[in-house]
Amino acid sequence: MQNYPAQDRLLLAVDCIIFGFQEDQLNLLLIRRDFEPHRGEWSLMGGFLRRAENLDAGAQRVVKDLTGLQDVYLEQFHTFGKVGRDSVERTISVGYYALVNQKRATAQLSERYAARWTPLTELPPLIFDHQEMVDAALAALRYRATHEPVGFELLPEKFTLTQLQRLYEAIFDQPIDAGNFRRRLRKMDYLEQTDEKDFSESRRGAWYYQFLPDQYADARRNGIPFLLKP
Amino acid sequence: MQNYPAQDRLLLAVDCIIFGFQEDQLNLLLIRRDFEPHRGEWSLMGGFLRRAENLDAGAQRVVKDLTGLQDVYLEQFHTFGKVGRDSVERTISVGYYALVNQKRATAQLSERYAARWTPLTELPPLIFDHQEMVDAALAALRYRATHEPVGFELLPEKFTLTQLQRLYEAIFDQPIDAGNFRRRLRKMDYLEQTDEKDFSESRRGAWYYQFLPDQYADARRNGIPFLLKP
DNA sequence: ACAAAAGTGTTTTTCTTACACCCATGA
DNA sequence: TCATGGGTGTAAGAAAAACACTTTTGT
Repeated sequence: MQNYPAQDRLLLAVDCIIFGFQEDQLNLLLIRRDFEPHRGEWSLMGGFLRRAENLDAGAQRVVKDLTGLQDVYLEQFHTFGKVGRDSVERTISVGYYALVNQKRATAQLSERYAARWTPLTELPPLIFDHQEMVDAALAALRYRATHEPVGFELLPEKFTLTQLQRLYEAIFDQPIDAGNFRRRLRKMDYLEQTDEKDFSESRRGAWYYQFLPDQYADARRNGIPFLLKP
Repeated sequence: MQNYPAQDRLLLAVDCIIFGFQEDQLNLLLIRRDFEPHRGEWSLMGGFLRRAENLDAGAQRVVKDLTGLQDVYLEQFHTFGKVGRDSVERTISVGYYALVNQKRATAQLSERYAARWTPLTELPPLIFDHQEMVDAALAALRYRATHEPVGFELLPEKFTLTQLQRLYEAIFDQPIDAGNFRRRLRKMDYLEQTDEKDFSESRRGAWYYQFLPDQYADARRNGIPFLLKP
């Protein structure tokens, strides 16, 4: 360990991979850069960390600036620091992924950034190492989604089990057996069936469910683990 | 996204949680600070990132300065950036954990830092948020150790299956059934029995095994996953 | 009545777990 | 011969996977 150096201070950015879900697809919120270099190209939303700001707070600020949403689900997943990754100046980026309700985010979307939701499967070329960041974020999300019930962050308050299944199929990019999926969910008593049905997808209608965070906290304490393993 | 700010440059440190294994115990390599503040207190080994240095390279340098070892197993696990975490100046720390051969590391240990191996179960109070970093590193190691064969990094080239079992018991802090453990290992054809035995622990002797990285790379490509789930 | 989504049940197979048991050998 | 660590085998049960089947209802 050495003493505190006089120079060697660096730029520290917080970049956010913002996930949404709509029409059975996982989407990313990208922005078009309106400044040089790479003006007009696609990029992740980010910002520089302020002197008196915690990392998590910086990430929340970045998401809020773009979507207007506060206190969204955020997870730090990796820090990127290769020497040449930013062509302008040495920058270290702390990567966060956010899970947001796409509908609500779209409603309040800031017009300053020319942002657009893009299906994960049809991403345009991204600047710097942002594609690498997206890949790492997706891997982290997949891990997290098998161990913690985070998927609900991407859905409305009330959702059908089929919607939930489609979401997990999108996250893992593979089909899931409906019977087995539902049997697993049936055991989770922090998933509560409401008394409403969704008739938009079928004549018969599908029950709306909701996630009960408090119940989940209990289940977690009692060692009953969430596990959805496709 | 904003333009590159003139100020707001920050100190960026790389801190390493260095794990070793000896006498059936997981140990951490700690150093005694020889400068203010907190002179004489225990801390993790760290250093400031240099302008022209990749993050991973910085972590390797930190480990090498202390242990003399090059190219050790290193994994970035989390970045710590709370505003008040360093009492001297705002510092962001990228946390890495290292898995080293404790014997070899001890042999070349630098005398500049007054370093000491300490059992994970008997850690002294650490400066700043270093205890929090240790906790997070251990959690990350546990995850990694169930999904990837990283444990071998903590053992000599050749090891017995009982040694390996003791290591995993130490990592997860719980007993493991020998029969079941060995049956799992038997399936991994990247674990090769040598023609030597260890007679130090028993009269009968235990076969030495070695890990074959190339074979593992193959197995990995073919989708045969490592999985040791205590 | 039939199409189509919603939802349930059942069978097969695979993996865990717990534990009993044999082996080799120096003292 | 017996204590000890090394190592194998197996039966019971739990969980995952595959898939057939029923329900509901607008058209």
